[in-house]
Amino acid sequence: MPELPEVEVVRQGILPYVKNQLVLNVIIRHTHLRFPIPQQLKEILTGQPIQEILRRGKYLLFLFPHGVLILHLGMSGSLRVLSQVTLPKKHDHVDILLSSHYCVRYTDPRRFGAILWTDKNYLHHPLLSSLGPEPLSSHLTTRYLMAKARNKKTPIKSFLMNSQIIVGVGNIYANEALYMANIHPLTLAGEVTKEQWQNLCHIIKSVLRKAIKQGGTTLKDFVKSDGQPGYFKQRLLVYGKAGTPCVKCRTTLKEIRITQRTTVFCPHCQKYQSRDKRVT
DNA sequence: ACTTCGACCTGTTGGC
DNA sequence: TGCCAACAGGTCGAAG
Repeated sequence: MPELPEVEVVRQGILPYVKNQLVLNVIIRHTHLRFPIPQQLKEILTGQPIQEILRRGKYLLFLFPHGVLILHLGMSGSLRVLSQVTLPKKHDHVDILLSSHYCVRYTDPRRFGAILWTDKNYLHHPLLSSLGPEPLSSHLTTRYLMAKARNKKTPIKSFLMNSQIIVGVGNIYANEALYMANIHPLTLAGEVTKEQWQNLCHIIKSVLRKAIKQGGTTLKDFVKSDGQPGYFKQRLLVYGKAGTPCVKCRTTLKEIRITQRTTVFCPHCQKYQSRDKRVT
Protein backbone atom coordinates (compact mmCIF):
# COMPACT_ATOMS: atom_id res chain seq x y z
CA MET A 1 0.00 0.00 0.00
CA PRO A 2 2.61 2.42 -0.99
CA GLU A 3 1.49 5.93 -1.60
CA LEU A 4 3.70 8.62 -0.20
CA PRO A 5 1.23 9.14 2.64
CA GLU A 6 1.20 5.46 3.47
CA VAL A 7 4.94 5.16 3.33
CA GLU A 8 5.11 8.09 5.72
CA VAL A 9 2.50 6.46 7.94
CA VAL A 10 4.57 3.29 7.97
CA ARG A 11 7.67 5.27 8.86
CA GLN A 12 5.98 7.03 11.74
CA GLY A 13 4.27 3.85 12.86
CA ILE A 14 7.32 1.65 13.14
CA LEU A 15 9.82 4.28 14.29
CA PRO A 16 9.04 4.06 18.04
CA TYR A 17 9.54 0.32 17.95
CA VAL A 18 12.84 0.30 16.12
CA LYS A 19 14.66 3.54 16.89
CA ASN A 20 17.94 2.89 18.66
CA GLN A 21 17.28 -0.84 18.72
CA LEU A 22 20.01 -3.27 17.78
CA VAL A 23 19.45 -5.76 15.02
CA LEU A 24 19.75 -9.23 16.54
CA ASN A 25 19.14 -11.20 13.39
CA VAL A 26 17.93 -10.93 9.82
CA ILE A 27 15.99 -13.74 8.22
CA ILE A 28 15.74 -13.64 4.44
CA ARG A 29 13.39 -16.17 2.91
CA HIS A 30 13.27 -14.80 -0.61
CA THR A 31 16.04 -12.64 -2.08
CA HIS A 32 14.48 -12.03 -5.45
CA LEU A 33 12.80 -8.63 -5.29
CA ARG A 34 13.05 -5.94 -7.98
CA PHE A 35 16.74 -6.17 -7.26
CA PRO A 36 18.33 -9.03 -5.34
CA ILE A 37 18.61 -8.46 -1.60
CA PRO A 38 22.33 -8.28 -0.77
CA GLN A 39 23.64 -11.70 0.25
CA GLN A 40 25.53 -10.28 3.21
CA LEU A 41 22.65 -8.27 4.63
CA LYS A 42 22.46 -10.35 7.78
CA GLU A 43 26.15 -9.93 8.50
CA ILE A 44 25.99 -6.22 7.66
CA LEU A 45 23.10 -5.45 9.99
CA THR A 46 23.51 -7.83 12.92
CA GLY A 47 24.69 -6.08 16.07
CA GLN A 48 24.13 -2.62 14.61
CA PRO A 49 21.62 -0.05 15.88
CA ILE A 50 18.91 1.54 13.76
CA GLN A 51 19.54 5.18 14.49
CA GLU A 52 16.77 6.74 12.45
CA ILE A 53 14.25 6.09 9.70
CA LEU A 54 13.89 8.73 7.02
CA ARG A 55 11.73 8.84 3.92
CA ARG A 56 12.66 10.06 0.46
CA GLY A 57 9.72 9.89 -1.91
CA LYS A 58 8.41 6.38 -1.49
CA TYR A 59 11.72 5.04 -0.23
CA LEU A 60 12.30 4.31 3.43
CA LEU A 61 15.85 4.84 4.67
CA PHE A 62 17.03 3.00 7.77
CA LEU A 63 20.09 4.82 9.05
CA PHE A 64 22.82 2.73 10.68
CA PRO A 65 26.20 3.98 11.93
CA HIS A 66 27.99 2.37 9.01
CA GLY A 67 25.48 2.80 6.18
CA VAL A 68 21.87 2.93 5.09
CA LEU A 69 19.25 0.31 4.33
CA ILE A 70 17.09 1.46 1.41
CA LEU A 71 13.64 -0.09 1.36
CA HIS A 72 10.86 0.30 -1.18
CA LEU A 73 7.41 -1.26 -0.97
CA GLY A 74 6.74 -1.43 -4.70
CA MET A 75 3.09 -1.98 -5.59
CA SER A 76 2.14 -4.54 -2.99
CA GLY A 77 4.71 -4.35 -0.21
CA SER A 78 4.06 -3.76 3.46
CA LEU A 79 6.06 -3.49 6.65
CA ARG A 80 4.69 -4.52 9.99
CA VAL A 81 6.01 -4.60 13.50
CA LEU A 82 5.26 -7.86 15.25
CA SER A 83 5.45 -8.25 19.02
CA GLN A 84 5.56 -11.99 18.55
CA VAL A 85 7.19 -13.70 15.62
CA THR A 86 4.35 -15.57 14.01
CA LEU A 87 4.73 -18.31 11.45
CA PRO A 88 5.70 -16.61 8.20
CA LYS A 89 3.21 -16.69 5.36
CA LYS A 90 3.98 -17.18 1.71
CA HIS A 91 5.10 -13.64 0.90
CA ASP A 92 6.78 -12.72 4.18
CA HIS A 93 10.20 -12.38 2.62
CA VAL A 94 12.28 -10.73 5.34
CA ASP A 95 12.24 -10.49 9.13
CA ILE A 96 14.48 -8.10 11.05
CA LEU A 97 14.65 -9.12 14.70
CA LEU A 98 15.40 -6.37 17.17
CA SER A 99 16.72 -6.09 20.70
CA SER A 100 13.35 -4.65 21.70
CA HIS A 101 12.00 -8.12 20.88
CA TYR A 102 9.92 -6.66 18.13
CA CYS A 103 10.24 -8.00 14.63
CA VAL A 104 10.00 -5.89 11.48
CA ARG A 105 8.46 -8.06 8.80
CA TYR A 106 8.61 -7.23 5.10
CA THR A 107 5.85 -8.72 2.95
CA ASP A 108 5.51 -8.24 -0.80
CA PRO A 109 3.47 -10.61 -2.99
CA ARG A 110 4.43 -9.04 -6.32
CA ARG A 111 8.04 -8.44 -5.33
CA PHE A 112 8.30 -5.08 -7.08
CA GLY A 113 9.82 -3.71 -3.91
CA ALA A 114 13.47 -3.46 -3.01
CA ILE A 115 15.81 -3.84 -0.05
CA LEU A 116 19.31 -2.52 -0.67
CA TRP A 117 22.36 -1.51 1.27
CA THR A 118 24.39 1.60 0.59
CA ASP A 119 26.95 3.81 2.30
CA LYS A 120 26.16 6.85 4.40
CA ASN A 121 26.07 9.09 1.34
CA TYR A 122 22.78 7.53 0.41
CA LEU A 123 21.67 10.49 -1.65
CA HIS A 124 24.27 9.53 -4.23
CA HIS A 125 22.69 6.15 -4.71
CA PRO A 126 21.45 5.83 -8.30
CA LEU A 127 17.88 5.19 -7.17
CA LEU A 128 17.81 8.39 -5.14
CA SER A 129 20.15 10.77 -6.89
CA SER A 130 17.82 11.96 -9.62
CA LEU A 131 14.61 12.25 -7.64
CA GLY A 132 12.64 15.48 -7.75
CA PRO A 133 11.73 17.53 -4.69
CA GLU A 134 9.60 16.35 -1.80
CA PRO A 135 6.06 17.61 -2.33
CA LEU A 136 5.63 18.52 1.32
CA SER A 137 8.81 20.56 1.44
CA SER A 138 9.41 24.16 0.50
CA HIS A 139 11.37 22.91 -2.52
CA LEU A 140 8.15 22.18 -4.38
CA THR A 141 6.97 25.52 -5.70
CA THR A 142 4.79 26.79 -8.51
CA ARG A 143 7.87 28.33 -10.04
CA TYR A 144 9.73 25.02 -10.01
CA LEU A 145 6.83 23.13 -11.61
CA MET A 146 6.33 25.74 -14.30
CA ALA A 147 10.01 25.73 -15.17
CA LYS A 148 10.07 21.93 -15.41
CA ALA A 149 6.87 21.83 -17.46
CA ARG A 150 7.95 24.39 -20.03
CA ASN A 151 7.47 22.96 -23.55
CA LYS A 152 6.75 19.50 -22.18
CA LYS A 153 4.35 17.55 -24.39
CA THR A 154 3.59 14.87 -21.89
CA PRO A 155 0.13 14.78 -20.28
CA ILE A 156 0.00 16.62 -16.98
CA LYS A 157 -0.95 13.39 -15.22
CA SER A 158 2.16 11.55 -16.40
CA PHE A 159 4.22 14.61 -15.55
CA LEU A 160 2.97 14.56 -11.96
CA MET A 161 3.73 10.86 -11.65
CA ASN A 162 7.31 11.28 -12.87
CA SER A 163 9.54 10.94 -9.83
CA GLN A 164 12.27 12.96 -11.50
CA ILE A 165 9.89 15.90 -11.51
CA ILE A 166 8.29 15.35 -8.12
CA VAL A 167 8.35 12.35 -5.79
CA GLY A 168 5.53 10.59 -4.08
CA VAL A 169 2.58 11.32 -6.37
CA GLY A 170 1.25 8.01 -7.58
CA ASN A 171 -1.76 7.09 -9.63
CA ILE A 172 -4.30 7.77 -6.90
CA TYR A 173 -3.10 11.22 -5.97
CA ALA A 174 -2.45 12.31 -9.52
CA ASN A 175 -6.10 11.56 -10.27
CA GLU A 176 -7.34 13.23 -7.12
CA ALA A 177 -5.22 16.35 -7.43
CA LEU A 178 -6.16 16.98 -11.05
CA TYR A 179 -9.81 16.54 -10.21
CA MET A 180 -9.59 19.00 -7.35
CA ALA A 181 -7.75 21.45 -9.57
CA ASN A 182 -10.28 21.07 -12.42
CA ILE A 183 -7.57 20.14 -14.90
CA HIS A 184 -8.12 17.53 -17.59
CA PRO A 185 -5.50 14.79 -17.10
CA LEU A 186 -4.52 14.83 -20.79
CA THR A 187 -3.67 18.53 -20.76
CA LEU A 188 -0.09 18.88 -21.94
CA ALA A 189 2.17 19.85 -19.06
CA GLY A 190 3.54 22.72 -21.10
CA GLU A 191 0.06 24.15 -21.61
CA VAL A 192 -0.98 24.35 -17.98
CA THR A 193 -1.41 28.00 -17.04
CA LYS A 194 0.33 29.78 -14.20
CA GLU A 195 -2.93 30.05 -12.28
CA GLN A 196 -3.50 26.33 -12.69
CA TRP A 197 0.01 25.54 -11.47
CA GLN A 198 -0.47 27.69 -8.41
CA ASN A 199 -3.68 25.92 -7.60
CA LEU A 200 -2.30 22.47 -8.36
CA CYS A 201 0.87 22.99 -6.33
CA HIS A 202 -1.23 23.92 -3.32
CA ILE A 203 -3.64 21.02 -3.84
CA ILE A 204 -0.89 18.40 -4.13
CA LYS A 205 0.54 19.46 -0.80
CA SER A 206 -2.79 19.62 0.92
CA VAL A 207 -4.12 16.28 -0.31
CA LEU A 208 -0.95 14.46 0.69
CA ARG A 209 -0.96 16.13 4.11
CA LYS A 210 -4.58 15.22 4.69
CA ALA A 211 -3.95 11.61 3.75
CA ILE A 212 -1.02 11.37 6.14
CA LYS A 213 -3.13 12.83 8.92
CA GLN A 214 -5.88 10.33 8.34
CA GLY A 215 -3.37 7.52 8.18
CA GLY A 216 -2.19 8.60 11.57
CA THR A 217 -5.35 7.49 13.25
CA THR A 218 -4.79 3.89 12.17
CA LEU A 219 -1.19 3.72 13.33
CA LYS A 220 -2.01 1.75 16.43
CA ASP A 221 -3.94 -0.86 14.51
CA PHE A 222 -1.34 -1.00 11.83
CA VAL A 223 1.34 -1.95 14.28
CA LYS A 224 -0.68 -4.44 16.22
CA SER A 225 -2.72 -6.19 13.60
CA ASP A 226 -1.93 -7.56 10.23
CA GLY A 227 -2.50 -4.53 8.05
CA GLN A 228 -5.65 -2.47 7.83
CA PRO A 229 -7.10 -1.78 4.40
CA GLY A 230 -6.35 1.65 2.97
CA TYR A 231 -8.96 3.58 4.83
CA PHE A 232 -8.54 6.99 3.25
CA LYS A 233 -10.20 5.20 0.39
CA GLN A 234 -13.46 6.63 1.66
CA ARG A 235 -12.10 10.13 1.12
CA LEU A 236 -11.21 9.62 -2.51
CA LEU A 237 -13.26 11.66 -4.94
CA VAL A 238 -12.49 10.06 -8.31
CA TYR A 239 -10.03 7.18 -8.01
CA GLY A 240 -11.94 3.94 -8.45
CA LYS A 241 -15.18 5.81 -9.01
CA ALA A 242 -15.64 5.78 -12.77
CA GLY A 243 -19.30 5.53 -13.72
CA THR A 244 -20.49 7.23 -10.54
CA PRO A 245 -21.59 10.87 -10.36
CA CYS A 246 -19.12 13.68 -9.80
CA VAL A 247 -19.67 15.05 -6.29
CA LYS A 248 -19.50 18.60 -7.64
CA CYS A 249 -21.77 18.47 -10.71
CA ARG A 250 -23.26 14.96 -10.81
CA THR A 251 -21.86 14.27 -14.28
CA THR A 252 -20.82 10.64 -14.65
CA LEU A 253 -17.09 10.24 -14.04
CA LYS A 254 -15.21 8.91 -17.03
CA GLU A 255 -12.35 6.42 -17.18
CA ILE A 256 -9.51 6.50 -19.70
CA ARG A 257 -5.98 5.11 -19.79
CA ILE A 258 -2.96 7.35 -19.82
CA THR A 259 0.39 5.59 -20.25
CA GLN A 260 -1.12 2.31 -19.13
CA ARG A 261 -2.58 3.68 -15.92
CA THR A 262 -6.28 3.98 -15.21
CA THR A 263 -7.33 7.61 -15.11
CA VAL A 264 -10.65 8.90 -13.83
CA PHE A 265 -11.95 12.40 -14.31
CA CYS A 266 -15.08 14.48 -14.62
CA PRO A 267 -15.69 15.48 -18.26
CA HIS A 268 -17.62 18.55 -17.10
CA CYS A 269 -15.37 19.88 -14.31
CA GLN A 270 -12.12 18.97 -16.06
CA LYS A 271 -12.57 20.25 -19.59
CA TYR A 272 -9.64 19.83 -21.91
CA GLN A 273 -8.20 23.22 -22.75
CA SER A 274 -5.52 24.19 -25.18
CA ARG A 275 -4.73 27.47 -26.90
CA ASP A 276 -7.58 27.33 -29.39
CA LYS A 277 -9.38 24.07 -28.82
CA ARG A 278 -11.87 23.15 -26.22
CA VAL A 279 -12.91 19.53 -26.14
CA THR A 280 -14.12 17.10 -23.59
C1' DA B 1 16.59 15.08 -25.39
C1' DC B 2 11.93 13.73 -24.83
C1' DT B 3 8.12 10.31 -24.51
C1' DT B 4 6.15 5.85 -24.61
C1' DC B 5 6.43 0.97 -23.83
C1' DG B 6 7.74 -3.50 -22.01
C1' DA B 7 9.18 -5.89 -18.22
C1' DC B 8 9.38 -7.36 -13.60
C1' DC B 9 5.74 -10.58 -10.28
C1' DT B 10 1.46 -12.65 -7.97
C1' DG B 11 -3.29 -12.23 -6.82
C1' DT B 12 -7.98 -10.85 -7.75
C1' DT B 13 -11.84 -9.92 -10.56
C1' DG B 14 -15.04 -10.09 -14.25
C1' DG B 15 -16.63 -11.93 -18.65
C1' DC B 16 -17.77 -15.93 -21.18
C1' DT C 1 -17.59 -23.91 -11.62
C1' DG C 2 -13.58 -23.19 -14.71
C1' DC C 3 -10.66 -20.69 -17.75
C1' DC C 4 -8.50 -16.63 -19.32
C1' DA C 5 -7.60 -11.94 -20.02
C1' DA C 6 -7.14 -7.68 -17.86
C1' DC C 7 -5.76 -5.10 -14.19
C1' DA C 8 -3.62 -3.65 -9.50
C1' DG C 9 -1.04 1.72 -5.03
C1' DG C 10 5.75 1.51 -8.98
C1' DT C 11 9.59 2.49 -11.78
C1' DC C 12 13.63 1.25 -14.51
C1' DG C 13 15.76 0.93 -18.87
C1' DA C 14 15.08 0.09 -23.78
C1' DA C 15 12.88 1.54 -27.88
C1' DG C 16 10.80 4.90 -30.70
